[in-house]
Amino acid sequence: MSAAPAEPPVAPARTRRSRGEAGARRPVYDAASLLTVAVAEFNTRGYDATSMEDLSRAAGITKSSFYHHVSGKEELLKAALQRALDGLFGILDEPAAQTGPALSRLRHIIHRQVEVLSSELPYVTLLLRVRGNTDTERWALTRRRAFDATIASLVADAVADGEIRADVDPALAARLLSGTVNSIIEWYRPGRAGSERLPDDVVRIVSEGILPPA
Amino acid sequence: MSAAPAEPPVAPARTRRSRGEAGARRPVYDAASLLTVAVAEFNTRGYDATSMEDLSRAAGITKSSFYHHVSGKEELLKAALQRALDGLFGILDEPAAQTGPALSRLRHIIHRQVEVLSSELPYVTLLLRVRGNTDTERWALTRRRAFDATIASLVADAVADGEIRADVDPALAARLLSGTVNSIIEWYRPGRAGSERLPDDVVRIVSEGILPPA
DNA sequence: GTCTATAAGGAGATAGAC
DNA sequence: GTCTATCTCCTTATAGAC
Repeated sequence: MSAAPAEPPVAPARTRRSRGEAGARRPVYDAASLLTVAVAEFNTRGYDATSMEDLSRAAGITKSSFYHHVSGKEELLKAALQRALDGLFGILDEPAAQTGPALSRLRHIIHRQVEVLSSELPYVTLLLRVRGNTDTERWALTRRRAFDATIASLVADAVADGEIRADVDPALAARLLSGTVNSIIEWYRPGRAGSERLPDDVVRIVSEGILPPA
Repeated sequence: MSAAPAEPPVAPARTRRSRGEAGARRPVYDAASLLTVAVAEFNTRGYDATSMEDLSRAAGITKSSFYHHVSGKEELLKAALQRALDGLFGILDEPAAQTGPALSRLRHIIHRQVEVLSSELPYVTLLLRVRGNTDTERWALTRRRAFDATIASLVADAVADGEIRADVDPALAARLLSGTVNSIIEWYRPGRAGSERLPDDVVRIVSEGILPPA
């Protein structure tokens, strides 16, 4: 299933003791770091196509050692999805998302959503690819739909208040809006030039489209 | 791996002979129909999470019988991705995609792309979820990137010709444009009210954004 | 063209030595 | 905390009877 090139079945020589060396990566042998490694693997191959063997190899330990730190594959998925959802729902709790005209609240949320997508990229990427095969995945899908419904509700309010166009179905506008923002995970890579401007650029493009200024 | 509810291990009683009955579904025991069934399953559970057992059960025959018609899982994937790519690249061959100002060509392509996404929904959905774990998947990803590059090139031309906004990176505009259009597969279901207007609505929204008319 | 039976290997997960 | 060895189940795929 894995597409990774064949590697010797022997575990790498890297150990905890390498911590003190100059430029040495800190070991990945704690739950938090193993999650980072696992999510990266999940996003490369897909959750279902990634085996515990893949994960342990990426962490530099055997599968058994990996299980010493983690109770199972789904636990890792749950932790990752939780983090993504916390980031997204945190936006809705911000004052600027709860006060003022619907349009300005919407603009704030989109701006922040792009920031969270960028800062929590691996976790949100995993969230947006979940299919619903397990209880954990279905829970995440339900929460995600609740987030989208909040956006859709705000779009409907903005249309009702005459703040944005009423010549297309508000539900359609909301779906395209969320789809546009979420599509960022397909190509965004941290540290690339122009990243600071991304939230502003996205808000401007979804607001005004690609045509203006004419 | 599968999330489908447990079913008796016995094959359903439906056979080819049900063809003549009133309202009977036509049998799915030929390569083309099995592809339809398989792609639907792939999209429900994800390609990697779908077993040949899942596919054969959905077709109403045993796994062995299924293998009599199909050489393997990846062959099904390849046929489905081929169909999706044929639909998309077919758009680029149309006269309206090759003549006239860049902006009008772009509008035509987006319009047609929405139509193809709708008409070939299961196949394009599968294409847009491919991860690159096998040669077939990597081939599809390469072809898909070529399609996106054509769009990006047209956006750049339109900016150079002063037809669309130059205050954001053309590459960013092209990515958001493709992302918006592709996101349709996440929610579009054929036969829903307002489907006929979708291509026009999408072209309008990506062109003008959600704000106007102010 | 469909079936039962089975091969051959990979998956998630655990036991127990060091 | 890490390892080797192993369990059990599921996976893709085939053999061969009917």
